[in-house]
Amino acid sequence: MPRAGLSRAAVVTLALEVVDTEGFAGLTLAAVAARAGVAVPSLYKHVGGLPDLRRAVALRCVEEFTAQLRTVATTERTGPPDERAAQSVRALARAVRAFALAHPGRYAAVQGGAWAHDPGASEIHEAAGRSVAVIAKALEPLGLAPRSGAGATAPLSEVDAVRTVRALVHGFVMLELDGGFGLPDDVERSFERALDLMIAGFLALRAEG
Amino acid sequence: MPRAGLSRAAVVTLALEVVDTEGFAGLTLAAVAARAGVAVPSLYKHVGGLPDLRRAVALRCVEEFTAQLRTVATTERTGPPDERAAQSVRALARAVRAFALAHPGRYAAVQGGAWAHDPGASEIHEAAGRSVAVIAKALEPLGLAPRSGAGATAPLSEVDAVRTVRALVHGFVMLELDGGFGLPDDVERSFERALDLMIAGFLALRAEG
DNA sequence: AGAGTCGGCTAATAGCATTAGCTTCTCTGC
DNA sequence: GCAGAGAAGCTAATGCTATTAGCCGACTCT
Repeated sequence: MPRAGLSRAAVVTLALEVVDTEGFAGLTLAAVAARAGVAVPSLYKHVGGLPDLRRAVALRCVEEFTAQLRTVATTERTGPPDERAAQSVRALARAVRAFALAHPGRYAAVQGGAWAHDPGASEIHEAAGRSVAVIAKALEPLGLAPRSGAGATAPLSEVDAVRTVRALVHGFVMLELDGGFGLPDDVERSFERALDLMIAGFLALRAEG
Repeated sequence: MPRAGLSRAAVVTLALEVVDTEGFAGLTLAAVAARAGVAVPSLYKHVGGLPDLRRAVALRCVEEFTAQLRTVATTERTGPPDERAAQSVRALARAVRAFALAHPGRYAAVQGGAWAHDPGASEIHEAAGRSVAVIAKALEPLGLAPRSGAGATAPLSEVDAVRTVRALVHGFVMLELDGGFGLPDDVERSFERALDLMIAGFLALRAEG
């Protein structure tokens, strides 16, 4: 009975391969065990079960995702603050979309659906918070109020802006991945126009605030 | 052996109840059978199996969703065209979010993930197309070009605008439902600011195009 | 009333996760 | 160099899911 030489890290790595081919929802212990050349129950020596494995995979994906964003965000920008913010947010948005299109399964793992309401996922929450912080940092040159006061007519705050960026990019990517864009019109170009629109909106709303 | 008096429509209705409590991913024949007071295999007399049931549920949800949008969209607007478009798109966006928050499972069913790449779902595709058409109609007063020519710098087209609206609203709602907004800041208000921003962006991009 | 269809049932199969308990490999300490 | 311990594999068994096959009672129509 030769040993397969598994470990928690190795199992998670194999699980990532499954996620890449079958999607995050298609992650199954049976598929991982098959790749490892091992019987399914053997995996329980390394992970606590399917929920635990899903959490571990999500954590790795969030960290990888954040690392990608950070790489893009640390590029030095020149020019006036508004221009720097526009360049940064555009670069970040492109990085998010590129990640999602390259690794749809991992992108799905990054999204909270699976773990947001999971009490044992505080580590993932913290890691996800770091990725949001990267976006917030990119928007800093716009000089928005960090957060806004009460009232329905309060001006755009940084929290609002970060949420808008995340929503637009995430929504676009999800619709694209889910085949939600029926028309053959160039999706690439639509994405750039959406970013144009968002950036113009930032400047317009800040001006009138 | 008394009869339960089921039918395809009745089964789908029970399935919708399951979707409302367990989510679209939690839809299971076992749960539907339990609600119907019937053994699981009996359901096969009325639906073709779980994939078929999922399609039927999705179709109903898409139609219900579209009906909601239409109700909102047919309200008569007054004022200049830009103002009418702004009011319409804002009302539609609010309707989408309200639907999603009221029936998260049904909203998930509306999204293409489950059926977009399913060959037997052409009926759903057509129904979904009708909901997109409602949004396109609302944006009409803006007077955008129906679609745009080639080239990375082409101006904003109606196709781009519809995609932007869908992406922003869908992304916002998904993040909200998935618990993606960690901060306690008022989500309601952020949504309104995002709509402000989008509408301002439409006007800005059309002006310069 | 009788025939046929329809709508329920039980039984059986197969894929999944999980637990229990056994065996064997490997490494460490003497 | 060997003994023991613990780690890492295994098989077997349970329970949940969907699905198919085949049975049988009940409604309907003539």
